Amino acid sequence: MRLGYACTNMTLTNRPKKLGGRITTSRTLRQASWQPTWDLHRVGELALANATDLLEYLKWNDEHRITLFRVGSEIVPWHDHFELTDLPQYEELSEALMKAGDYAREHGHRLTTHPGPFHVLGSPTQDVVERSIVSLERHSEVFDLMGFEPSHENKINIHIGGAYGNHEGTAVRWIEGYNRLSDACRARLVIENDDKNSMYSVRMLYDLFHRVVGMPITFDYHHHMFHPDGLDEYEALQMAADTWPSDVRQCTHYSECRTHEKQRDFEEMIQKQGLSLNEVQEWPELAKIKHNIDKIRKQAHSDYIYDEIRTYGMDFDIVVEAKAKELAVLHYRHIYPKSETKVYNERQREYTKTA
DNA sequence: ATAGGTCAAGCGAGG
DNA sequence: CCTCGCTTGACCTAT
Repeated sequence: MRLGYACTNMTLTNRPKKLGGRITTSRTLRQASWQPTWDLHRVGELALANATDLLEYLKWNDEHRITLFRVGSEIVPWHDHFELTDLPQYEELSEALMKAGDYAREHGHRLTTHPGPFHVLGSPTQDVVERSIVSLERHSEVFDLMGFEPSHENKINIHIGGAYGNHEGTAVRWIEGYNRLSDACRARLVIENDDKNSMYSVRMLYDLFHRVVGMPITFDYHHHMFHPDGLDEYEALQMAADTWPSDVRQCTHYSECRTHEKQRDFEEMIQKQGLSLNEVQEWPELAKIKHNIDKIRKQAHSDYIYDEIRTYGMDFDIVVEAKAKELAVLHYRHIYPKSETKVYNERQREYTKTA
């Protein structure tokens, strides 16, 4: 298996000033401080700084043997409100993105992206669909500027995101929107199972989308628990595996419940104080902490991951979605030193050879 | 310098 | 009707 993480590197983002300061690909601005003047120069500055730091991220990743990374959507902030070529720094931005892309190719890194839950191609609100299309095209253009050929290798991963009580009808509408995307964007688009019983399971994605237009499916372990739809984990993983083209590694998402993590931490904490769980009610402060933990949604991600990822002997890519980001990957390697297999090491050598 | 509140986009669950 | 949670910290204002 190959492990990656999403969007933010805690180590670099929080780097103290005396060690060189913050490195981040997520600089942005608040609407109120920008929109009244529509200062594209300011936006371009931020985008250029983000793109420049992306290369620093990739170097850090490479030093830590992490070759799978999700690029955050905000690398070009507000990108759906203008054309990339409108930015005064367009040339410099292109160069910085291409440098990052070149580095990724030379070192065998896979870069992906995951536009947010506001990209809803099946929405009944026409304006939502229009804005979704523009934004998806921007994501695709950024990968173009990095020099990537359109492929699911560099996937643009979205959810269907709303079923409106009618899975089939919404799927038809969604596909109409999908068909309006550019060839390049469609060649990158991948769909992921939702984290709600009322939305789309892996099986539904397969039947209503993959069968019809053939895009691959990202299997998300955590989301699958909320809508198994009659498939156990292995069956769903397999069904998703079938949707990936033979020359592109399957990509999956892995996360664990924040609730469980915090409950374990809490129990450990009170045990250290010599208390038992049923005594907690007698201490108002402890009871309040416990109450807040119980309120955490089951969909929320933990800081770290603790279980060994169940790959069933298969070899594929896994984006770890954990709040501690790259630290969660390093921690996972620490507790399961043999989890990343020989298969992956062989692939690493292939990458090195072709580079 | 830092703490705390706030922030673009859609949807559905839960209180 | 409000808050949370999701791809996310970063921005902004007040101290």
